[in-house]
Amino acid sequence: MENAQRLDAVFYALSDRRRRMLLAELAAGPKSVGELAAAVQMNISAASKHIAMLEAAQLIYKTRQQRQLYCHLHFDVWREVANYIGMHAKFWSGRLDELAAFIKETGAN
Amino acid sequence: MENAQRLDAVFYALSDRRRRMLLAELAAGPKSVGELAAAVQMNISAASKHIAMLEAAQLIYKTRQQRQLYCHLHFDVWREVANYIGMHAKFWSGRLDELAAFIKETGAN
DNA sequence: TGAGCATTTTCCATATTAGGAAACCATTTA
DNA sequence: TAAATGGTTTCCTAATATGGAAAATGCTCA
Repeated sequence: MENAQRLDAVFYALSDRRRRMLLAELAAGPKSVGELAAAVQMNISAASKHIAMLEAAQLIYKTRQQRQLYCHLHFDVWREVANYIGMHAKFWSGRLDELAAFIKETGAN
Repeated sequence: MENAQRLDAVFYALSDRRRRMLLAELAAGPKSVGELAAAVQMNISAASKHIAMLEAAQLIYKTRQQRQLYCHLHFDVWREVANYIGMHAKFWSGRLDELAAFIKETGAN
């Protein structure tokens, strides 16, 4: 996939609150599709589709454990997003150190 | 607007390549709606709608100069996005400093 | 091999989005 | 005030996204 299209997919995937909730669940550790569906109170079919979208955007990946498919955050893609955000932060006059510090600090808690 | 909805709007706005191109144009400085439309080769009606979407997401704001409406990046919203990204970077095991450095470095070029 | 669980895919109905053209509105200038 | 410029909104059409139910698939175990 071309870079611009990847970014389209990533941002589009992030534009839905429930998909962000799925990611938040995964931030605590891998979960199966069924567990995720239950966690965000979606029927399994809908959840599966949202999860497929996150997977297509390469925000997550799946591994099989017996009958269940476990979803994991695919951290590398955040770099791409951070890159985009960073490029704009470049023009964020005089706030660059502040931004880096902010992210560091947010990550530290 | 509720925070989650703002984030929906921001990410949705960022999910279109041409809208990102509009933002990139604005990164170089304010431009009128007409100038932006020309820069990204869109008809003015379509451009106006995309620009309205960026404005609704508070990624940009407009000021009037005579007959023209100038669009400006609204930098503050990047903080919100950075916050979201940062929250996830938190789980980006062992790569936190790397991320901060990366953003700093990207911004520095 | 058959039964059953976990998930995906298909199908269908509904809803939302995007683009172009034309009408419309606001501001400036003759 | 009329005309022109810069943008926005409306209207219509085509395309796409979403949800639920049911059928289909993949894997595991008896």
